[in-house]
Amino acid sequence: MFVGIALVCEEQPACTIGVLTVEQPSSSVRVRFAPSPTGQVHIGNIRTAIFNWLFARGHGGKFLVRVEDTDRERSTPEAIRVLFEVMEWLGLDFDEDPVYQSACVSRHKQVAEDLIARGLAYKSDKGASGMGEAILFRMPKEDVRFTDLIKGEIAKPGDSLQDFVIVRSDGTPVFHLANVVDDIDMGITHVIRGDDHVENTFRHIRLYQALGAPLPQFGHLPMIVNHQGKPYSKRDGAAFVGEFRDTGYLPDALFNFLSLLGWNPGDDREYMPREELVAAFDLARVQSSPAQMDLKKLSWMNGCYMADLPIALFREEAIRRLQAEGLVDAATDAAYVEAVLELIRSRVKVWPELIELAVYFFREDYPFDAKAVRKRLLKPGVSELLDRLREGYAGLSEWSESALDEALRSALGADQENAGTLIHPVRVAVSGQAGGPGLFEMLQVLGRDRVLTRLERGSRIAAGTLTVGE
RNA sequence: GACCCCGUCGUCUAGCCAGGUCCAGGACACCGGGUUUUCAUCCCGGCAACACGGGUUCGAAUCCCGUCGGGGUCGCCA
Repeated sequence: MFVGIALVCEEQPACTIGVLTVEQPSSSVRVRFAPSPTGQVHIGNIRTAIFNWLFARGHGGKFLVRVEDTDRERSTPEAIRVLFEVMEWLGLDFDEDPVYQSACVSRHKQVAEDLIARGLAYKSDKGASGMGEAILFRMPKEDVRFTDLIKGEIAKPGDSLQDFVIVRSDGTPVFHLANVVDDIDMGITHVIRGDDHVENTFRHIRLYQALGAPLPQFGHLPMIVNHQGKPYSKRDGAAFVGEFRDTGYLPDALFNFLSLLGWNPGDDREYMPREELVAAFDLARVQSSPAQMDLKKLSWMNGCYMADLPIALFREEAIRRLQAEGLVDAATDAAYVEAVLELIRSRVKVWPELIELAVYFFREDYPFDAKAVRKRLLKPGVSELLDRLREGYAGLSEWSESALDEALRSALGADQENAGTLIHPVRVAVSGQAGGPGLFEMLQVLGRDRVLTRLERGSRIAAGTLTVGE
């Protein structure tokens, strides 16, 4: 028996001819992300986009976008804008002009008419509400089987397959027809989509065959589900990409986290920069069972990216946020802001925390944590201790960490052992909080004027002559 | 109901295809300890799973069958 040998060239390197470098198409892979714009982009949808993107980039193929905007009600210009906005935010760049499905409607109808002409589809008004006839595809009654890139062999008995509508009685094409025709027209080689489409695939395969088009490879991604195993929805928490962005998550962190939902590199790596993900991504390692979102882990990962954020980027975004909050403006001393950011940088896990961590550096009416006040300030003797410390600090010749440290210990007098009895009240007095940066570096940055004022106020709070809200 | 898919720590998962090196490894979370004046970080330690039942085999998380459980789909959503 003779066996044909196919030479499959997955990656063709660029050929160098003299000084001329010729870019060769290194791969024929063409995948697409085909969302229907609804004004929000669901986390599961964007995860599908990410996997497609990773697959395309890893194979030197093309990542395309097709906007399935045939639902005129929901597909507003605004919804489409949001779609591209979140894609850009996540760095999901695409290779060719987006295709708008609404522009292909006449083509879809033409294809349906051709199918009727060839006896592969027919008109029927069964079940219609008197609006006219729909066009149904005549589903062959033989078994359908295909090898899913992720789930392996999948088959469905022919007798469980039924004819289905491809053009509604109002003349508009149905998803199945539009989707398949557009994929053919766009030359899609790998259809990578959600698990909720496996049933559709049996029908789509028949459509491809009826249209005489080569079958693409199919891969079905496991769903992202909630605690009950049901598809993750907005009722389960943040479900839209925009929410994560607005909450202050870093795009790279969300990207990394979502990549790991249903896929893993096969080793212990989890924190993986984009290039590493591209290099490691492999559809064969995608799970076939659904995955649950773990927001705690997302937060952890965000913290990793936050810690590795280049200092310049951190500064830029932090200042933008402080300004938006009215804590900083053009008149604020830049060196002071810089010093503050230096202190709190390692403590910011998610952007919104920045404000809470920084507020007392920039205004006197910062909030006081009631529990901390009760525990640290409202104790006998604290008021006097703070007064004594204030006197010491007022006369300090050098406002440095070491000098502040020394002065605090001498204010303690004989009670050197329990520096905490003064350190904690001071912290609450100057920051209103129970935790934060190291005390002395914090005092040093705050500066003498602020510290003295706040110690005085703290003393009054401790003495009960001043009450603070919150 | 029929059909399709899925089932390893609380969660994401490694291991399964090519059975032994797995009394099941990593991460997040949680608990305890250390570092820190505090919080966070960091370091160390701990808890915790092969859905169940048969079978094949000297040996099964890994192969086969069944059961149970979950999800999806079932002519005008995408």
